Amino acid sequence: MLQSLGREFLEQPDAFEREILALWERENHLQATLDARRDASPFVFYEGPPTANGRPGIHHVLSRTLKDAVCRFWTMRGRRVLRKAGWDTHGLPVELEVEKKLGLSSKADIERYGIARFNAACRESVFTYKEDWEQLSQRIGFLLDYQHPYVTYHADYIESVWFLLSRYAANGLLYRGYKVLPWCGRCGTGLSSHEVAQGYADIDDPSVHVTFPLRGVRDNLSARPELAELLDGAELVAWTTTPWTLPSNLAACVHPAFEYVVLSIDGRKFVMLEARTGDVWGHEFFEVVNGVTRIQVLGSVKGTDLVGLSYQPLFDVAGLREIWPGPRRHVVVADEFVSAEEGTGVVHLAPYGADDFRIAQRDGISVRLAVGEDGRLLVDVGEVKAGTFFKDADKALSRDLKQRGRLLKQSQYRHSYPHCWRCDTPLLYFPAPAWFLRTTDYRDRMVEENRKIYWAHPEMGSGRFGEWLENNVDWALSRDRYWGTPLPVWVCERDPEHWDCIGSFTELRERCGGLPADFDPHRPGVDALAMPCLRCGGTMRRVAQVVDVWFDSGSMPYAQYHWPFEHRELVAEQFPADYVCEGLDQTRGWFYSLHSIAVFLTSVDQDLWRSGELEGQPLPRLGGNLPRYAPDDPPEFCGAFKRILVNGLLLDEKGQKMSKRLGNTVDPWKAIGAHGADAVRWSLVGGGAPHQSKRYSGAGVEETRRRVLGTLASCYDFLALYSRTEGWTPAAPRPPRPERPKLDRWILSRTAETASQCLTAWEKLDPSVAVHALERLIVEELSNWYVRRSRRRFWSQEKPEDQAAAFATLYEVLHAIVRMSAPIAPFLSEGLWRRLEPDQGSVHVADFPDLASAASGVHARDLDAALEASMEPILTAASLGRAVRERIGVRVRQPLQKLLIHVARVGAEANPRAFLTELKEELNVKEVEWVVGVPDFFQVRAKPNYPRLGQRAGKDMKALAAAIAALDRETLFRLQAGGRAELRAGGNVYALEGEDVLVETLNVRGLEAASDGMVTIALSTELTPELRAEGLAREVVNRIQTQRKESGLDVSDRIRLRLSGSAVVRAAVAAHADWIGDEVLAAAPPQWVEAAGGADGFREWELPGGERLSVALERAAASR
RNA sequence: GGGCCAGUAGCUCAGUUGGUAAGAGCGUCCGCCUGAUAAGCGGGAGGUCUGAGGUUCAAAUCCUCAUUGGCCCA
Repeated sequence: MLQSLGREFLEQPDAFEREILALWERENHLQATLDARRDASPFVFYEGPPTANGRPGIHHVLSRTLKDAVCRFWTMRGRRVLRKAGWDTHGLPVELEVEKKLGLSSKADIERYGIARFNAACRESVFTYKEDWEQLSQRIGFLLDYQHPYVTYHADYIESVWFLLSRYAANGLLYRGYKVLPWCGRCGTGLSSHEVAQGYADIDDPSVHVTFPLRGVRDNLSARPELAELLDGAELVAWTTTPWTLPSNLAACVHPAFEYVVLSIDGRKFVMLEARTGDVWGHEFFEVVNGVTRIQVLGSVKGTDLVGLSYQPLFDVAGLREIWPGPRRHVVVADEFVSAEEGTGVVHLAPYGADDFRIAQRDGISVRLAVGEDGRLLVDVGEVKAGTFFKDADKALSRDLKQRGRLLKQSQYRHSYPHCWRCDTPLLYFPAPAWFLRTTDYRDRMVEENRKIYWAHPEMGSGRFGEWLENNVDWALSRDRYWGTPLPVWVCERDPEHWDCIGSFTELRERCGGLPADFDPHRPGVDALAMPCLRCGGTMRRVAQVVDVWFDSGSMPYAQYHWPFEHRELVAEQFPADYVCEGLDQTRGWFYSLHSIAVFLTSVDQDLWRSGELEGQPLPRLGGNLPRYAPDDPPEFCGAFKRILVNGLLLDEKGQKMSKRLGNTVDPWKAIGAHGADAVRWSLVGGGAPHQSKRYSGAGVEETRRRVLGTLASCYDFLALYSRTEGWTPAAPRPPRPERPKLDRWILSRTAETASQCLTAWEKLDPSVAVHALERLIVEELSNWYVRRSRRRFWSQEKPEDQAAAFATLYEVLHAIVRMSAPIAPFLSEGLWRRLEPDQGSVHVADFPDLASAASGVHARDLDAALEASMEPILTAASLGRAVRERIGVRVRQPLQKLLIHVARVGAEANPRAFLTELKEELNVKEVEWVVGVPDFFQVRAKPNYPRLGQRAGKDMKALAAAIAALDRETLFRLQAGGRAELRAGGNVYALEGEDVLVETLNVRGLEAASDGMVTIALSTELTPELRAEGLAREVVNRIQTQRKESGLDVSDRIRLRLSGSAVVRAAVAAHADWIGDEVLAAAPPQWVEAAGGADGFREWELPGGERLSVALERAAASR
């Protein structure tokens, strides 16, 4: 006997799920799943650490559900899944939050406040929301080990990060350079893009065209005299909106592929893009006067022709600060970043642009600054004095240029310009000293390894991520901040070229001659540590920077276990990940940092692996084998993750991004409280392909709860109810499946088929496909067809074998469905499983149904394609029959004599007559006639089976289709009966068989008919007196049953029954007395009473056709 | 400016390697069932598959362009 689920699940999902949570708590669920898989092969999952400085939202529920569901699936597949939680604790968002809390507004403020106190506040702040995250994760059933999380600020974690950085240094891939970033001259600090976005304001800026006169053209181009002649004395025209950068001019940049024109105007020669000349010179220059224009095209040159020429600088200033050495300056270089859309096609390069800096480094150009980090001029430039703020220098510099004829045109334009969000000062871009990882060194390797990763959405891997890797630039590693992993680089005060990257605390201790007992690697403590320079004996001090937090999180495969200092074997086992899953926005964040560090470590860092040991201990090699999805998949893999699922954004009901600002966020606690976590999980996973952004709708969640979960619960409760009244238990003998009725074999086949689909879908990381297949099985096939058509079998004891088959089948199907549902709806599945299998522990350590494993309850031999194909037309016919009945106004309770069914095409192996009994009962007809061939009363139309014929006929297809449409009945009939026919079309002759031609029924003469594609049915509508009487008898039963129910009788109570009513009713009752008695569980045949009226316990009913019925019933002495 | 994703019924989404009746749920209108019952089921209406070209015997599906929205990067 099975324990009822009761109403609690449907009415109070929150309370129901909390009981399951309490159960898990008691049983130590996470540990139980690990214990159950103690010796199993691992399935490695990496948890991307959330930043615990904001409350989790409903969108976090989506990715956490996908993480959890896949892990639960693999646990059920028999794998051991460690699920270590993690926290991303460093970084700017944390600092900003704390700055706000403490009322600080600049780096100077922070330093006044004290870095020690500030960082202490950051550490505290990180866990403000930790509890919220933990509780929500637990509440949604995200199974994660929060007892032993990795935390990026822990000293062990930082030491691992240091180790990794030291490996980069050991391989020569850590270097010092400059990074151009948005900068506030007043605050003297760089800003993050997030900060920049907060401070845009409209201002007027100058827009100037200036010239760079070429020099030494004849010497440089002596090999090409014509070109030399053309360019001799020419001036390049460049455009800029930042005249203050002109004194720092480094070079002029052209596009290598562009065509430039050489113009002659008023005795001067200029070089620029022809299309943009109108920006510089007004229409008067182009007017034809006396057959000539003022502006004349002398010829054209390609960008590459100009490269290498030098030109006369705009300003002659000395004493600029060189920050990057190089042999060249004031020459023409080429790069594809030059645009033809604006400017002149010649770009003035200065140190204050990222592209500019990149090109200067590439082409060996000396980078010298005229404006310093305070935003002020470092030297006098003409009349402009040193110390002038950069924005105030524009006008004077322009005036100077104009006087010297180097400025062709000047105008103002208004645009949106970034300002410091703290102090409103206009920002500049500034090259700040920074440390880089030379990731470009192994870019190709990253690209290659990425091709081996299984991306659930392949375009994500090849497109978004792949192209990002192709265009990889060196990783700007350092941040000029406070709360982060300190960059473990110590630089010699005597010679900055002497620097060391420290790779462990032990090394640090040795170099510094000791560490404090309670050593914490964070700033400012670590800043105070100095060490002697091993090369010159000078004092080395740590650089002030901290490390990009993405390096922290990308280090987690190693640092979460304090590798290589501890747990080497564990890391060797738990690397790489079989599976990671995060939101789309992580593509260039975590996905990249994981991949980049892993590829470096496992395939670049040969120094480490060659020795085979570290500090005298053997070093387990990292790396992994790939799951084979295709025979030619490469087996060896050097990345950090083998399979990846990327989920899209969660939008609100209107398709807007959820944000605090818009106030359209959905509180996950409210959603879960109202609908339950299972419903939220199911509806999020089922709501479309994971990588697409999707809209969240509370109504949709509620619908899922009712339609899917409610139906599943209801199917179980149906089983439980009758298992109690009929005394059935899972231990009862079960008829062998091949001997069960066809309907049972059908649902078992559908279950097996669905199990196979789900298994494949989960393995391919396609959860929405699994969910949809499961929904169909639960709602359409199990509940709406199998249970509906089988209900009677559960209480009818006429055929014990049949009843036993029904119980066994429903039980077994639910047994499989509950396990298939477990990854998505862990709570309801657990609740049902404990009732189906009270002694088997959690559903989450049960086996996922797998046709290849006999123990999993579904078998490949359950599959019966013929039976499934046979059912399809029956379901269509049932629907058509109901439509016809509704059209002619004859309710289903009224039996009809005959149903004709014609199916134009059934699968070759299908047995179309297999389910005629079900159809008969569903549509309440006395007989069903299966129509074969093309009888006279069917109006039919023939059409080609395109998929079969199209390939054969090709261009003749149209003609062939016409010929087929014109086929006569006899030929059609012959084809349907297995004969052949030859048709001429387009000059060729085609031999057709039955399968090549489809027959559609248009109408059926003389009967009420309906047709849907290949299936046609027709109902006889004539009502004989016998049929009427039977219909009436069914009405009587219906009223008695209703009355039974309303009297509060139990479904199995026997009753004593007295009836009264009109003569027609009496006749009908008399004719069907035994049947009525059986149906309503009467202890004795109904007793007919004349003229009962409303008295004596009688209740009056009205029947169709105005007939009257009165019913009195009471419980008979004994239940059966 | 570059890259990626998406546009199918009023709404949320399916739609397999192109195969010729475009599907489901919700909503709406109508009806049914009742030994799962304050649950359940069915039927009807509703779509120029964003637009324009192209490839093909055949396009929601493949290609190009445009357009709208989203995300990432500059």
